[in-house]
Amino acid sequence: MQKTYNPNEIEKHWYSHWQQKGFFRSIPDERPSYTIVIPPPNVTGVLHMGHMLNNTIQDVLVRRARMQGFNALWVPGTDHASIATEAKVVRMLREQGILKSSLTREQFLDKTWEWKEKYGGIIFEQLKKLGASCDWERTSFTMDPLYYKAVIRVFVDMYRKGHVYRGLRMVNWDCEAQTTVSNEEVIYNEDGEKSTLYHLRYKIQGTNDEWVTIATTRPETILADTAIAVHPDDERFKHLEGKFALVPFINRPIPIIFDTYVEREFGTGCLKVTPAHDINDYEIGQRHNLPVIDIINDNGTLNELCQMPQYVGKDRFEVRKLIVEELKAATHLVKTEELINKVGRSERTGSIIEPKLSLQWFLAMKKLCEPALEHVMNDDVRLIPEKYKNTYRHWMENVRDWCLSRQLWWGHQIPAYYYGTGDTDFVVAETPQEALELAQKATNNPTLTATDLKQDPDVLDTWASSWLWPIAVFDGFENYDMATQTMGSNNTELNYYYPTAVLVTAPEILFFWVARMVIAGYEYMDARPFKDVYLTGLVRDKLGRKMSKSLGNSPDPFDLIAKYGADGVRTGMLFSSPAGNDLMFDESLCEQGSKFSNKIWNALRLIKGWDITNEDNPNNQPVMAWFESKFNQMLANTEQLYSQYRLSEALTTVYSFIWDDFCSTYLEMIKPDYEQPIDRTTYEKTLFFFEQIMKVAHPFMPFLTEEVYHQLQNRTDNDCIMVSAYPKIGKIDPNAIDCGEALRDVLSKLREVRAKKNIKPRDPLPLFAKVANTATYQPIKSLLIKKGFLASFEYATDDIPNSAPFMVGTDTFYVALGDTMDIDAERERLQKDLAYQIGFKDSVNKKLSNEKFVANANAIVIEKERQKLADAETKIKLLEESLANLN
RNA sequence: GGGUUGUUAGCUCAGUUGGUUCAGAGCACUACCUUGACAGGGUAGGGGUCACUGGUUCGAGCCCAGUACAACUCACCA
Repeated sequence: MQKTYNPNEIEKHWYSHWQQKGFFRSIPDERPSYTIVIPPPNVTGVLHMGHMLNNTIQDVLVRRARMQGFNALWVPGTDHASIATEAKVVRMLREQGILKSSLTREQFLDKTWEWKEKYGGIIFEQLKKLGASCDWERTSFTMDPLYYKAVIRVFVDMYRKGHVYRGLRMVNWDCEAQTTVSNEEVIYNEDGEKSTLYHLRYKIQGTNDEWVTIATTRPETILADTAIAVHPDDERFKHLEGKFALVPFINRPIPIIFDTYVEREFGTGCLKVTPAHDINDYEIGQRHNLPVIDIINDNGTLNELCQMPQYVGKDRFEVRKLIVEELKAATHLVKTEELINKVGRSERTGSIIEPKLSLQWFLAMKKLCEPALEHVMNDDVRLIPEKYKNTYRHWMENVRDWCLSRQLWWGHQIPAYYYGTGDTDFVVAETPQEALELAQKATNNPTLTATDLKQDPDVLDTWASSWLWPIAVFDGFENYDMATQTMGSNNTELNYYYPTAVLVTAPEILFFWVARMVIAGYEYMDARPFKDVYLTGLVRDKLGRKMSKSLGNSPDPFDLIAKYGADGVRTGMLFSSPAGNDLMFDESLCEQGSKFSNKIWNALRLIKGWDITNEDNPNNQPVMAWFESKFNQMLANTEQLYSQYRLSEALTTVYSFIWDDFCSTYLEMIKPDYEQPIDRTTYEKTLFFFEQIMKVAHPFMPFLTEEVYHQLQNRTDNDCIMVSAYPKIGKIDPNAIDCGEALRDVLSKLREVRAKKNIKPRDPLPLFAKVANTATYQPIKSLLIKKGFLASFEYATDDIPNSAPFMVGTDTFYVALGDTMDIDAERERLQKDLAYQIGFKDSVNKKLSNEKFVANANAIVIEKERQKLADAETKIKLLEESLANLN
């Protein structure tokens, strides 16, 4: 065997072995199911550190469940990410000299599918490297034919139920890309941008020289003004009530209105209201029934509604310059001031976002949210960590309607078919055929043909497909009947796997995705989509910065795997991953993980090097009994931690159990002398123990543990650790534990004495024990002699002069030193200890003599304090005796 | 600006419903140790006013209030 563990070959071998044996495959059977659906990474992506963490956690959970006897299924898949993918393909085409606008929709989609086939699978290969035990035969994609149908069906269903409507909304318009962009795609420069605030005066209608002065950064939009707003409590403008102002140049009278939105301190305290071109103004307009005048075209130029022909067709920023000059000349410009404000820019093109009113498809959220809020609040769906319940509630209670339209081609084309130009001249249907029938009925025109219908060119928001994920990956909508609103009962897969066990995802998509899946779950299945939602933290770098491509501070996960092995990286990620908190990733954690692999590997080497004898060695009995109880204790601890999703702590528990208890203590104790054989009983028990701890470690380190499992014994191909039974918690014998701990403690104290007294580790020493119960020490006596390198071990009833004493619990031990004893140093040590014990006793005494403490504290606490007092008194007595003996 | 959550050793974090002298773990650090599974190892150590200020309590790292700083999130001043 190699002296160090080399993961790369071993990992490749076992992954393909597992796959070949079909161990990842799940089909419904009589066992209980344990299902996880992967949060679909977007198809454009390569795995980043966030995915690594997320998928490691899922794999740990699913592997453990599989070993525990669940029919475990982890469904992999990707979403089509309409915005990101389309942007990527557009860029690729541009580099080839092809403009999107020169292609038909079909041609563009062909190119995109081509791209998807080529690059969309990369992420799966990466997941395999990580060890992910996904059922690859179930790989799902949000644009698969059945999935596509499901998304369309749900849209139609929601429309027929009255939840989907078409409405005017202010959207973020990218004039360059000629598309709306979502709020998330609007970026603001952190420090703001330099702007000019123009103070402009408008004449009050019907007066000669009375003016009102507003302040604006967008003077070109005055031509779309429909009101001027002031704060209702602002005394300065009380007199303007009921009056009208005249828009410069075009002299449109606009009312002075009163609205608390206006900040009195800002600018002049007067706000021009332009409902068509500002989201807040739009809302004010709604409140005051103002007309909407839209003077800006989709490409950012002004249209004839501005009523100034010289500006029509010119870009809004050019018009800004021109109109400022004209305003100045016409004495409307009172003054200008510099202003730093936040300007929204498109993430994609960098151009300034134009707020724009547009007809969009919306999903009314209020009603749909009710069950989704309730079932999270009452923990039917449990959020972990719980703190997200607050955030969740806040969002659900203030939810806005969901804009479903995206002005893109890549995605699910909205199944609305227009037969006329009127706002209501459309039908919504699952297929063009059905749409035609409906349109014929609606128009009362049976001669209407398919070519008379024009399908809405927009696609649905990507979340409008991924919110169906836990249902749609099982083809859940195939049998959905819209008329009766029932899912159909003959989908065995859906019935078996839904609801899923847990969703593991990042908190930033709690609303975009998680909340919406909960909504869809209750709407269609009348059941939660998952029992638990484990929200992982963000992966940050050492400096606490979020890892991102643009910062370049994210290591390549596959360089890491090549360097430390997948097991090393998995444990490295989890070492520093407190439940739900951010993770400060440091490569050295992976190094720690790979060292751990190596430690286990070398324990294996040790055991494999032993010869076996049939001669019995009863000395090892207490060590094995101790280990067995400790193992069960550890197992109970990890179970507890798993149930709270404290995976980092579960791993740490396993880590220190293997390193400290198994390697440093157990193996050291039972290890035969150099080139000596080991007795068969101990050997076989040790193999069993090793196997057990490998099983517990398997979810964290699947590859190494599989290799060790096969190295420990000859096994058939099908006998793999990943499908073996997870250990069950057995008996914990406190006496066995005490005995083993006593052994460990005495040996440790002996080493300490040797270190302090400068005695070589293997110089034989005589040890005397003055103990309460010799039965504790009798079984471990020979091991103490052997491992403690003792010349002798004897019980004593009195202090031993010229010795170095130490205590284990309330038992005293004396290392006889003879002449080498340093009496002064010893006295000093004892006195120090005595002072500590007296201090301790005093503090306990103080507590116990405090009437209020005795009156208020509960009985168990008081009893504990009494015990402490008694222990301290015993120790003090012993220390005093020892001191007396020194003199 | 609103809401939420943090602040414990040089670093990353525990501290389970206030009760051991409670101030912990891992990493890093210091000293010593190498024919023996592993120097990617072993043994023994040093290291913290629990952000700050008050309060509640017999008792506070833990509960309450305020302050400072940080992060997340929602809305963003024309």
